[in-house]
Order: sequence, then structure tokens, then C-alpha cells
Amino acid sequence: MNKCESEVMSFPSDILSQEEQDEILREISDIPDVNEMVHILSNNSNINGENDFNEEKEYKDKIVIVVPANEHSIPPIISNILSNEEYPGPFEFEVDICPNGSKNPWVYSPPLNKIFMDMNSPFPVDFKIKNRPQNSLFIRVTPVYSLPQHSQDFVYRCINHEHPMETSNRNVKENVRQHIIRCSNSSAIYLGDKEKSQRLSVAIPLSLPQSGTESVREMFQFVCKNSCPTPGMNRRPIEAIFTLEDVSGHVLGRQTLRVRICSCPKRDKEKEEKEHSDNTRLPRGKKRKVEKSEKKPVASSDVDNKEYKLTLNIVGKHNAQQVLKYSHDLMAGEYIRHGSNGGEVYKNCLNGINNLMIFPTLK
Amino acid sequence: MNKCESEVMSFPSDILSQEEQDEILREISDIPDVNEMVHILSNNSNINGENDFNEEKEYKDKIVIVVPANEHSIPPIISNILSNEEYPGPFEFEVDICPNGSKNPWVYSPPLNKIFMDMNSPFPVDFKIKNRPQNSLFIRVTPVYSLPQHSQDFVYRCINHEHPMETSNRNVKENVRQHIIRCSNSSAIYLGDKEKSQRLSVAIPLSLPQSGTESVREMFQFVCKNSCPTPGMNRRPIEAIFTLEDVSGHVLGRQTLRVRICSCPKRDKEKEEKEHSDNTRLPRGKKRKVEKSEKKPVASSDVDNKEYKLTLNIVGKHNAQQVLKYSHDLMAGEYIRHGSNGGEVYKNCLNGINNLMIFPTLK
DNA sequence: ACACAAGTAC
DNA sequence: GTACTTGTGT
Ligand SMILES: [Zn+2]
Ligand SMILES: [Zn+2]
Repeated sequence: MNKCESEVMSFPSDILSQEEQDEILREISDIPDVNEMVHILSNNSNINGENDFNEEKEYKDKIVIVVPANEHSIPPIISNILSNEEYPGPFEFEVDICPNGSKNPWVYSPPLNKIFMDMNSPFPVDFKIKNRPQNSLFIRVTPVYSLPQHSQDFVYRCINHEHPMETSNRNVKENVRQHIIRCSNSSAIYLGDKEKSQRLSVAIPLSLPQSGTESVREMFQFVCKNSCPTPGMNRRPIEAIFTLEDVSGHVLGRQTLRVRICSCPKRDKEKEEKEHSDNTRLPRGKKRKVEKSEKKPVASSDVDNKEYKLTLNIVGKHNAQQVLKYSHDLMAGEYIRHGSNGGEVYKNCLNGINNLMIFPTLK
Repeated sequence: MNKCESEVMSFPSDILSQEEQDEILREISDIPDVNEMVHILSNNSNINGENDFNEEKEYKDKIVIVVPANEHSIPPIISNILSNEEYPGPFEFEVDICPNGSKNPWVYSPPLNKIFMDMNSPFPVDFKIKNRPQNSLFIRVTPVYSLPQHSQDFVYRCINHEHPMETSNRNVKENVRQHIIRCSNSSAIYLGDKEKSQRLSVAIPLSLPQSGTESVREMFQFVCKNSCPTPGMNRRPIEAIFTLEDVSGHVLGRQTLRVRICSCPKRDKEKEEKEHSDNTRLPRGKKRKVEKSEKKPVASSDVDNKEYKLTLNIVGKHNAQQVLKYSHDLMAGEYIRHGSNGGEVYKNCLNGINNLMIFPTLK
């Protein structure tokens, strides 16, 4: 993932708030993987919402320096602005979008470090760390507005899509509905509450990689578009901030991925890449030939006498009858031509069509 | 307002339903103007939802024949499709949009008989009748979808704008919120309930004209746009049906006004007028002056354009494809012949058949 | 009023 | 994938 080039000021405000900790205690007590987190949280003295700077902690057999993202600023209060600065950290935290075939409903632009996809489309994100400690680690994903004039606003869903009857909200718990990012991981914890004017994020315990691989894949999904009306994103660009955290909420790594959720991911990606290259004045002589010829090979079987069920809507009673008549003629011709040598199947078919023609199903 | 030349069959379904009558009884008991209505309603024997045809009633000193819009059909059940046929009736009921200066937030197109305005913009409508009786009369305004394939759907607000926190809903009663048409008249009665799957309308007692004038002006306002997402209008055109009714809900007059609620009324009016003149110029090479108001596409029972679902078994993939092709040809022919005036249903049908032809359901 | 943005139909 | 529709910012 490319370096984040944002010039937004960032503050070390990634720590869990008291409310979030309480919420975790309530929510995840039945999740084995995070029991340790619960234990530590319940004895956690660092509850005032501030990071301990340059705090030394022991992870496995390795002493690491836990540093905040920016050392040049110590705000007196917790900032609403979340840091989005790239910070691989002691475990060389990496976040990758696997390059996808054109078949996928999402598309990634390396030059923009931006993923484009439609709403409700699941997409994979690969997480990689090195020298993994014994302690439980978590990944938190927080959507934030990219533009500085909105980065202090929290990203909520629009009224429409948050509605309980929305198809995307079937069997979705009340507190999950307000989140625009969902994770398919069943241990996912949805943090924050719009009603309490809190920033929303989703956290998952970092799973162990499948043997033979170093990365862990998680599926995510956005359930609102950038174009959703206020109080939704209202056409403001966003990015997803992935933070690697320990159970106390200390940030051990951070990566950012710009995101656009829209109806035409491909078109919009090309448009943004074009204006990006225009802006940076790096004329790319890169031609792309879009090969779109996809002719399906017509396989011809030896004997074309299998039965196919057609369900089609026809406007107009007369027209529907015409279709029936045509079907009858077609089958009758075949029946006559085949005679007793394979014509039985056509005879059955004729009977079926006959019934449709005789009985007034077309009311 | 131009004459409506609809050829659509219409049903006498404008009568007040029992629920509506009950609702009126509950709602307007404190409104002096309609006390008579309440009284009569409470003793009203015509509560079965059907009109009495050619019923003789005495209005003031004049005997009038109360006729339904169309006498040629007596449907056995109440239709969901509301008549939109022009019917001046015994009192020569007129509905006028006063021509406006360019300063107003709304514009009226005489050739289209259509008003264009932004959402939440109040606009005036003038009502005129002749030989006004002593009895109380009411004006009911009902929004309906213009296209036949949607005319049986009821017009509701979108989730977004129906939300209690919406600015347009400040100090607005619960049952009013769901209506897209509001009237500034304090005696307005909002009829129907979305929760009960009823059609919504607003009714007002017809005031007495100011001395020296013959018409009564009322201010209305639409609080959703045509472009509002489902379950809102979802870009489907609508019209407002104004019915003059007596206290029993008998229709004594009817006028229709097409409506478009959008962000750029002027632009969209010019665009629609342009394509209207394009459409009317081409088919008739010679005629120019006579046609001043267009035919309106409406649902009609004596037109053979309902959709029928056929489920038939065909032997042979090729034959199945032939049936599909034939169906496609049949619908395509209809579509071409109907054009934009009623061809939409065939287009939808074609899409369905297309999908069957393109996707290898025939495996 | 114009040009752009972004969802949708074809 | 193209073109149109329609809201929004300037
Ligand atoms: Zn949304
Ligand atoms: Zn709306």
C-alpha cells in the first residue's frame, strides 16, 4: 500500500474510550478469543483516554517501543480528528488489497491507494504482521472523512439505509445498523454509538494466518454510498483507517486505505486516476486496450431433445395466446416429423401446452 | 387547464371508505366548517364504498344528476386505479394555475398541463365552480402515478423525508408526515394511512370566494421530489387529481394536473416541452395547430396490455430458444408500435425475455 | 444559469 | 459500456 500523502494534522487519539471499554465488556464476554482483552480491560488503569507516550511494553520476547503516530503534538484534549498517518510499527503492520480480476465488484487503484466498490459488496483485505507476539492483537477499522474540513465529523449511515426495513439490515443487530463498515468475522465488535455522538468503528481479533501464509484475510463490506444524503456521507470522500491495537487500545500500527462506494466503481476509478495524473502532471503513455469481446462458445449437443421450462411474462392476453399457439405449432411440427421414433417426448409437451390453451389460466 | 383526452376506463372509486369516514369523524369534530359534513357522515347510509349510479340529488334549487366518470363499466370490486378523467360536472368545476412571473419558485406548462416546482415550495391553485349549492362541498387532492404500470401503486413519501427529524416535519402531526401533498388550509383533512396500505389524499372544505371573484385560492406544497428513492416516487411521474366532492364523497367534478417536483423546475420544464413538441411533430406530418393537449398514458382495462405469466415446458433447447425469440419478436413489435405512449410495459417485458435469452438458464 | 457529479436505464 | 437523468456547487 502506498504511503499516505495526506497533510492532515493527526493526533494520538486512538485509545479506547471508557464507553468503548464498557461496551466491549458487555459484548464480547462470550467470545473466547478476547477473554484476555476483557481481563486486561477490566483492570486497565489507562482509562483517561490519553496515550502513554514512548511507553515500554513487553510483547512476547521482544521489547518494543510503543510510539504514538505523531510526536510533534500533544493535544490537551482528545481530538476529534483521528490520525491517518501510515505507521507500520514494531510488527511491520501491512494492509493489502489483493489485485482482482475484472470479474469482482470492486477495483483497487494503486496510484490512488483507493478501493472503489458498490455498496453491499464484500471485499477482502489482507493483514500481515511480523514477529507476532503471544498477546492478543486486534484490528480496528474506522471510517473517516478524507477532507480536512470534514475530518472531525463522524461517519454515519444515511437515514434511508439505516432504516430497520432496509434489505441490508435483515437480521442485523440494532447497534450494528448504524455502522457503514461491516466485517464478516463473527467476532467483530461494533464500537461507538451515534446516539451518544461517538465515532464508530469495528474491531476484530487478529486471527492466526493459515499455515503456509503470513497474512490473514478478512471480508469487509460498506453499506452506504459516498453519495448517500446527510446525515450520510453526502458525497464527501472517506478513507478506512486500519489500526493494529493491543487489548488496551494502544496503537501498534496504522495503515490507511481510501475508499469510494459508488454505483460505477470502474468509471469513477478511471476518472479519478485521470484527474490524479493530470494534477501531478505525469503524463502516462499507458495505453489500455479494453478487450471486451466475450463470445460464449455455443456448444452443440448431439440430440436436442431435452425439456426446458420457460417462465416468461407476456403483456397482453392475445399475445400470450399467440406464444402458446406458436409453441404448440413448434412442438406439433417436431412430433409429426419424429413420429414414433422419438416423438413421444414432444407428445407429452403438446399435452402440457394444450392444457394451458384450453384452461383459462390467462385471467 | 386543458382538456384531458384520456381514453382510460375509470371506476367510481372516489367514494370515502368507511375508514376514511371514521377518520374524518375523529379528526374534524373541532372544525366548524365541516360540522355539517360530520353530521351527515355519521348518518350516511352509503358506506359500502360503491357509488349510486345516476342518483338524483338536490343541490340548492337545482336538480343535478350525479354521474360517475365513466358509465360504461361497473366493476365488481373497487379498483386500485383512480380515475383521472376530466369531468367538469354539474358545477363546471375548474382548477387553474395562475400564470406566474419568473420570480416564483414554480412554473406551469400549459401545453403539458404540468406544474414544475421544487420540494417544499408553496404554490397556489384556484378552484372555480358555478351555481354553488348550499351544501358543503369539498376538494380532495390525490397524488397518483401517471404511468399505467404504476398507477395502482399509492404515492408515499420516501423514508428520508418522512423522518420525524426532517426539517419539513417540524410541528407536523404524525399522520400528516406521510403525505407528499400538504395544504395550508387549516381545515385540511389528511386521509388514508400508509400503515394500512391505503391511498393518501388531502381534503379541504371549499371556501367561499372572496367578494368580487368567482374562484377560491388554496396553497399547496409537495414535500418529496419525484426523484426521492423507493418507497418514495423513485423518479416516476405523478399527477394530482382534484375532485370536487359532496359530504358523502360523491364526485361532482374532477380535474387533473401533472406535477414534477425537482431541483431545477425551469430546466426540466423546458426539456419536457422540447421532447413533447418533438414527439408531436414527427408522427403527424401535416397536423400542427389542432393538437394542443396531449394524450395521456393511462391504465386501461379495455386495452389488452396486462402481463401474463406463462410457464411452459418445451422439448429441445433450440425450440425453447425459438419460443423465446418469437416472444421477443411479438413484444418488440408491440413496443415499436406503441412507442413512448404505453410502450413501457412491453419494454419491461422485453427485458425479462432478454434475460432469459442471454443468460444460460437453458442448461 | 452553467457545468459537473453520480445514479440509473438501455 | 454508453447515454441520460437529475441533484449540487459555483
Ligand atoms: Zn446510505
Ligand atoms: Zn422524499
